[in-house]
Amino acid sequence: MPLQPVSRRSVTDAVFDQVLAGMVDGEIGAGETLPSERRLAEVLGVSRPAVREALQRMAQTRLVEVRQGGATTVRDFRKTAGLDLLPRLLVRAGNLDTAVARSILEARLVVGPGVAALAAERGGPAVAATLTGAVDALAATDDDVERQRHALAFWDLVVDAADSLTFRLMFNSLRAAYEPAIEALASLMSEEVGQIGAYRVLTAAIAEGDPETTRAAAERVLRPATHNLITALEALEETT
Amino acid sequence: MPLQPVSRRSVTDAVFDQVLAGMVDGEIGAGETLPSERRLAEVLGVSRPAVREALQRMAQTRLVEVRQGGATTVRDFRKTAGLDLLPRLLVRAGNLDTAVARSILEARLVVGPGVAALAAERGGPAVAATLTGAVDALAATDDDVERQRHALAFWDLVVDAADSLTFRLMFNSLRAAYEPAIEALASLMSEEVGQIGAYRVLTAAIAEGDPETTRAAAERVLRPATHNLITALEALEETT
DNA sequence: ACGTTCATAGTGGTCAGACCACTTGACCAC
DNA sequence: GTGGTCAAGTGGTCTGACCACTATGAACGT
Repeated sequence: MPLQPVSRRSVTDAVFDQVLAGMVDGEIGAGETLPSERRLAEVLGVSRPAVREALQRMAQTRLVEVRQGGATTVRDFRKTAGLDLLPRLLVRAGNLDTAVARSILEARLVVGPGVAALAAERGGPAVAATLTGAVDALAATDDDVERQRHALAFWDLVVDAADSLTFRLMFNSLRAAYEPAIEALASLMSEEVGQIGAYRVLTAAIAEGDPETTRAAAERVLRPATHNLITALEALEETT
Repeated sequence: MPLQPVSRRSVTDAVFDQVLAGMVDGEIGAGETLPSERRLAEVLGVSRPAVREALQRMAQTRLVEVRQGGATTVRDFRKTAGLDLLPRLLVRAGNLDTAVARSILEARLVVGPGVAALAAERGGPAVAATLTGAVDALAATDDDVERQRHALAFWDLVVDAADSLTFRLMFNSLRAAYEPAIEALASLMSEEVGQIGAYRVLTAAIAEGDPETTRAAAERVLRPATHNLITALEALEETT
């Protein structure tokens, strides 16, 4: 078996996860006030600095609002949290949330063509060359996991070519949610990452510099697997 | 003058901002190692817990990687950071980064129609009613700032109707970057939030449930101001 | 001379206890 | 009512200590 690195969960992480789980599961509804740091430390059996670090991180993610002298209140993470929270919501207690997974696929289908179109507008011949190299690498392997990584590298280059910090950060967030599940998705994504031709068409469209053709080509790359995955997720949902 | 709440910057915040600024300005290139927590605390004249809280937050945002026993290394925020970092990159040292602002507008133009199309697929009559109410509220005021807030509330409802957690979090992140600048953008956004008719057309398209019509209607709402703002930003850039 | 072993110094992780700054709410005087 | 005062509780910060872990290089055996 492939040994995997041991995950050393710090006390702070444990506190963070536990409080977050309470919020996601609805045990700690929005608007409620959290116990004081001292009290939390006492209840959880850890020191106050450990609790503080966890709460600071939650505040950074806009999950809670801390006010000196006052209580720490829980915010509605659906209304305030940012995209960085996505990986934590995709898998809850080890289980994949199918509704969240579906929304990621839908977002990918919207954002992907948009980024590609921008890349077509801005990319030059150098971009076309590196993209071609990425597709070649994709075509050179048979392993589904490896192919997914190469496809990811391909899109990484597309995002670079789009020269948009917003799309870059968006891509990073989505990738952070996607990568942990890359092995589990190997078979489901096999069809998408196997259609080398579609990637070549997309690359050519970007090289040509025509946004609309590019948008259509990107959709042709992404739509089949999107559809398949969503139906697979729905089937998975029914068995649960 | 309108009194505004005093902003109390904590020591931790100051440390966070200072280190982040160093990374963004390139003083601390990616791959380098940060000084130890004790050393940082000494240099910055604060306690170690304060430094720790800041570093923990940076690790959460994937700006640095801390390893027990080893040094804390700086990561390439362009490759690893998520969308939550956007507000911090939009304004640096009080100045608006025009390239980042442009990328936000471009992303909005891609994501907005996509979300609206999803809302059209999923929304029912109830959605149509609330959207109409939001447009009515938008039409009821003349103040540009107020209109922007109502437009934001309108899009908030659209995102709700799309029933997509990914788009919801994406919207939250983009809003977090946009809201602080809402007053500065009042005049530039005036044209967009003033075209009540376009919002009504979009609402009707969503109510009708046709994704393609909706996508086109959403583009008609967003494109004019997007174009204007980008040219305005370019002009601003030249004067600098 | 080379590779291995292993103490050691330095790092992040955690804790306890203390004090300060602030918010809140009750109470009181006007 | 209005405003002032006070005490209790909260988050903010600091100090100093100890533990767990990593990297480093000297000592060792070959």
